[in-house]
Amino acid sequence: MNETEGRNARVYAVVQRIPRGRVLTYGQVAAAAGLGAMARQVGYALHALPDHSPVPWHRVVNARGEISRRSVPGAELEQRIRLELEGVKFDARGRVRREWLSMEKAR
DNA sequence: AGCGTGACGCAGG
DNA sequence: ACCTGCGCCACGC
Repeated sequence: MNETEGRNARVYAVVQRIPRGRVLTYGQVAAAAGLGAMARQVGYALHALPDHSPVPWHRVVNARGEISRRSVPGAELEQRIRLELEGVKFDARGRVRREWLSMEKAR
């Protein structure tokens, strides 16, 4: 178990406890996982997830509330669909409403 | 070992 | 609210 694996494990642990229908930003996950301001590492950790992982990776978006561009085209669409199935609403410009950006139930 | 790249974020303008 | 530059740092070549 090297440093990177341990860090990734902490990221997954945080993402695992994001409630259904709610969303966190990469930065919020980084802070909650004890990574300080290393939001970028959260992206790497999620990128490293295998297919069919139980980790709800789709509940993580960027600081502007939008789904980040992927190297694999189409992956963004899957994330959008998963979120909408959980009741998360997007505005006309593809950004999730602020009230979903938190672990809290209400705003 | 060096260098470009990227599921990011923030401060400035 | 948008655009740009810069800091961050693991990975792959």
